[in-house]
Amino acid sequence: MTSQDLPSQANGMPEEINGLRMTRQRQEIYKLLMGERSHPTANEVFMRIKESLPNISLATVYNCLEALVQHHIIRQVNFDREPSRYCPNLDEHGHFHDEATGTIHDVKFKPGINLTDLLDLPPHTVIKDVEITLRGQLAAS
Amino acid sequence: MTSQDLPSQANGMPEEINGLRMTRQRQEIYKLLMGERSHPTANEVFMRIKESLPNISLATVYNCLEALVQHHIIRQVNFDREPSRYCPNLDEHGHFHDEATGTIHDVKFKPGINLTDLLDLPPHTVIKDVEITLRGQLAAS
DNA sequence: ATTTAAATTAGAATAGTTCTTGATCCAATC
DNA sequence: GATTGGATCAAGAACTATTCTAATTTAAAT
Repeated sequence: MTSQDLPSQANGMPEEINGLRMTRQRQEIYKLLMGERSHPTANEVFMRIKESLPNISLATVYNCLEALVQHHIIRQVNFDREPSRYCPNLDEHGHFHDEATGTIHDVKFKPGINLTDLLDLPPHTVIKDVEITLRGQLAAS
Repeated sequence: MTSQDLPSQANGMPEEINGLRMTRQRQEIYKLLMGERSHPTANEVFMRIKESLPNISLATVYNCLEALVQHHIIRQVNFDREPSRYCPNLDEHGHFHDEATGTIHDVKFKPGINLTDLLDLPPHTVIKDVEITLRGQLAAS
């Protein structure tokens, strides 16, 4: 028996997540995002994923990321007009972009805070998605 | 005396706002934004501004919008990867995108709410800008 | 094994925005 | 009033992130 003959999911990864078939490419991209939580762009994912999948194409990276986003397995994060970034943290949270270093930090709400309670929304509003982004600097202490 | 001879600022518009010289193009774009608060895109501004400035170019619309944003006269609003929109409301507020109609509504905080107090920010963080966007629908009452 | 649908690839196409270059305008000086 | 210099503007080319297209490959189901 060669590695070719192994059942495709002998690695412990489930066949599907949220109804999305976890192909090799989707698995590897998801694993990469879970591993290093640096909020990479599609292109950064593309460059890093080549180590495990040398023949992958950028289009596939985009396809996989979109599929993962649409099945609520990861989140897409946008800062102004910069390239989209991808985040495996599904808890409700915002993103702080440190302009000094370019790094992005997840920002949680303090316990018990529900954003939509604090907003003066029009009546009968059904909110499907919220995005909170902050820009600034981590000052020297 | 023809209209050509009028001092350029005979219309009551100040010469400068926040250190930005208010040229004819910048004035007209700013007035347009103040007039109809529909959060237009650069291209929408371009199409509408032609009524008052038939020879303006799209590049100038972009230049003017960028200048106004950088001098904190208007705000740039981004929804995911859609074209940027522009908003003359400088008060701290978020934006609700009604997916049913495509319209965008300003959303204020309830009185006394300060967002950054509610977030678990890293220490020594200086926030320069916050963006809150909500996607959803205005349900039929 | 064959069939069928889904996924992948490579490259072309697209869209919003930015850049480049030359012309124009405006304010300050001569 | 003419001149100069820097800012602004116009037109179109260029750029970049992303999406689309068409052909190939893969995997699942028969």
